[in-house]
Amino acid sequence: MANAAKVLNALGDPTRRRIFELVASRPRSVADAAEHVPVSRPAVSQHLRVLKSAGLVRDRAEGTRRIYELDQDGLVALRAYLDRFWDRALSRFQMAAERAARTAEANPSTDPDKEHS
Amino acid sequence: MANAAKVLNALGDPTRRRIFELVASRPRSVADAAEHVPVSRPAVSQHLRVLKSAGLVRDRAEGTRRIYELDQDGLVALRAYLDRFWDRALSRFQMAAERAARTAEANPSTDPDKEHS
DNA sequence: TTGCTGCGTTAGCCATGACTTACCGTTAGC
DNA sequence: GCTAACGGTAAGTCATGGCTAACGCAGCAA
Repeated sequence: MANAAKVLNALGDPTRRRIFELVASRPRSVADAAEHVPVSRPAVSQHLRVLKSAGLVRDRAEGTRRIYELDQDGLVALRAYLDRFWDRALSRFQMAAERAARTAEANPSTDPDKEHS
Repeated sequence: MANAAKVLNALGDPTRRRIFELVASRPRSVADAAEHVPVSRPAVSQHLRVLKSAGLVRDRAEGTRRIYELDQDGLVALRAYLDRFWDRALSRFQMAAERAARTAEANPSTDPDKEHS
């Protein structure tokens, strides 16, 4: 059961995000992932536990080692959360564009593409 | 300039996520947002600063108060990051679905359609 | 100008959580 | 059976950062 809050919390940590990207690139064991990250093996194990509970990775036993691989559930949950704001963002963008168009019409020297915070 | 790392870090905090959702629902002043969150007004101001630097909100001065509103840049960056894993996730999902189909064929009592987040 | 109001900033406290070391259970190979 | 390898768990330390209190500053009204 992946929810967006867990996913965002899980990917909020840089080390954990790096581990997720490693596992996403191809299935890996804990030791394998630990080799590519500047933290200890238990730390990687703990991060993978968080990623798993967020629905971002799955694990399967393979002999004495556990292989972690990408799980799509977390990504689906995050995308669903994102879509909640998508329409609003687009409509605001459209309104802003219309405002900018009117402004440009009234004052052609102002280039709306040049505006930045 | 919004990058995915900043966005994920910004939305990783529950309070900050709540504030972002408030601002996304409609433009608000700092005090307005603070009324709907169990933290002080300065805390909200700091959170909004982080959200702004992540490209999730914009602010504009309106007399003595600042109005914060949704900014789509952060959402775009996050979606781009998400899409990096999307194809991989889909292909894995497809492989998993095929595995599940074979499993269901061997053991019909397991209904894959019943899985929900 | 003087007073009031709303925001931002700073300093400092404190809790969350990330990390390491040490230990234990499990599995494969001898 | 014994041993080695791998991974998860527990306990403890420490740093990151979220929060509050106090202060400073700008804009509006009288």
